[in-house]
Amino acid sequence: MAKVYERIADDLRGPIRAGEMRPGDRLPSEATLAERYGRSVPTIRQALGLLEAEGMIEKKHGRGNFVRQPRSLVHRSNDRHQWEKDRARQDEETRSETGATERDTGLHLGDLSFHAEYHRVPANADLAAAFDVPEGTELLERHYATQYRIESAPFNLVRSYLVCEVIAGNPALLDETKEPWPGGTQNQLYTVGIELDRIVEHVTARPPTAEESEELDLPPGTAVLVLRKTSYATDGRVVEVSDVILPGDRTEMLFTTPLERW
Amino acid sequence: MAKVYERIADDLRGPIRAGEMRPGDRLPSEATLAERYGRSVPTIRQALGLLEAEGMIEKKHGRGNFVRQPRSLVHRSNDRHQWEKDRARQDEETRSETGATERDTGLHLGDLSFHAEYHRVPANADLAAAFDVPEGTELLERHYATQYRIESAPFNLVRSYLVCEVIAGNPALLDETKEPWPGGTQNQLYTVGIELDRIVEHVTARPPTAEESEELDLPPGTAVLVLRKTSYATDGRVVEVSDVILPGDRTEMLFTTPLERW
DNA sequence: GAGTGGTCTAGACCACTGT
DNA sequence: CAGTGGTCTAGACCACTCC
Repeated sequence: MAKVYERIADDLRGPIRAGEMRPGDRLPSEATLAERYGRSVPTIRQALGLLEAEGMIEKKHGRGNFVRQPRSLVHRSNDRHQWEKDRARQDEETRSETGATERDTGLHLGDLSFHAEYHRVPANADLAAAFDVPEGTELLERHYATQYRIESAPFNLVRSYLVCEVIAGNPALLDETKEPWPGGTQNQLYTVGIELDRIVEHVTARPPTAEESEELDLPPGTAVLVLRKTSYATDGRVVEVSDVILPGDRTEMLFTTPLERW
Repeated sequence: MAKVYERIADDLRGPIRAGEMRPGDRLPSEATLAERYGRSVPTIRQALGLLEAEGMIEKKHGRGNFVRQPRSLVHRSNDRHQWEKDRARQDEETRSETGATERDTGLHLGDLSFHAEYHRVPANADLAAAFDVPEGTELLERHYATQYRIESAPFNLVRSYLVCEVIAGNPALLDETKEPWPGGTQNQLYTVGIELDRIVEHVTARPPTAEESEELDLPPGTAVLVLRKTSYATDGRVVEVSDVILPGDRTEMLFTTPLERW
């Protein structure tokens, strides 16, 4: 025999799945449901908790429980890398027009707000392995958050790492007041004579930590995509490592793999 | 003032984050914690529920609450596509040796168990758009689940679609008893004269539905990666669409983007 | 059988939303 | 102010695990 709260959750899922309840519709109040099912309010709340964890409903304090609205999506495609490389050697005016993020989102620089913080940090074991340098090597950590100006929360959190010694040839790269840098990281690397050969992206998913949930303002029942981007120079060195946290409910990633012809 | 259960959750997170409690360690019993914090058991359970949703602890009925063990990872890399293409025209003996999944996991066919079901279904709006065919066009739906023989749950769920008319030239392709087909889908397509030009993979993350959670035996506090793979033939047609559900806590996807040289 | 977590109840009181 | 969900309590009883 199924547990009571699971049976109730199934019962509530039905009309939503079937489209009889549409996004934005309010469910009956918890007290009403308790009476209808002849159960206590906490039991009803347990059932609703399941639906919330599945991202199916949204609880609004003092207002009611609502069928969840799908959120506006942000796309991220891997052809952004070649596109950014093509622009890396162009003049500043061209580079300023628009960056890779603006290209992905279809918006202009003015619609986005951008916050960056630079720190010099010693490489921990993980990053030392990623760069293949000794632990403790001095790295430049750049922490970005990007958001739509009209929205209250950013749609990504980025920690990007560069080896200080590698970029020492251009002191401007160490200066956070120069952000956002037109042309992005590939142009920054170009100024110190580095050309990228390939980019490897490593993707997993997990529930957000309490901090991520707060910073990205994630509703309960949302997963995050965790992306580590590793950039390889033409001489085989790893020259940049970025860790990106993306909200799973509003991010679509697109990876195209071209195949050689027979 | 922070809510009581959040304060308790923070307090419990500390020693785990700091590594003072190691994976597998048991937390004090709920009754003990209730007494220690001077709170009721349900309040303690609410705090523990947060940690469980974050994937930080695992609750074991009748035994206790334990710091979660990281699970064994399954890798999936996009160079599998070129590798599979290279093998698609080789003889059956070579193709039989190992498939793309075995290559990803580093295991042999004998370690894996595989279940496939074939159905003919009419294209719904979503699939019709993906294939660029009229709604209702007859498709072959193939439903796979792959798992380690020694484990109780599969590590992926796949629904793959082909247009029946396109593969009609080789009736064996419609026969589910022929699975697993040595050489995979790219070889199957080769038998009806189709060569792939590129593969586009579309990735999002979300919490599992109740069904997925059951089929993949996901612990609470696990997200799923949702991957749609679209295969384009050299003539530009979409010839296969696959929807793959992967457990976020044990899947690492790797995408390499080669860049053109300056 | 002792100890653990899981389910469920009944109700008090607080906090937020809208009129 | 009425109605809603959010937090917390105190305790009964069940189900599972291990000795």
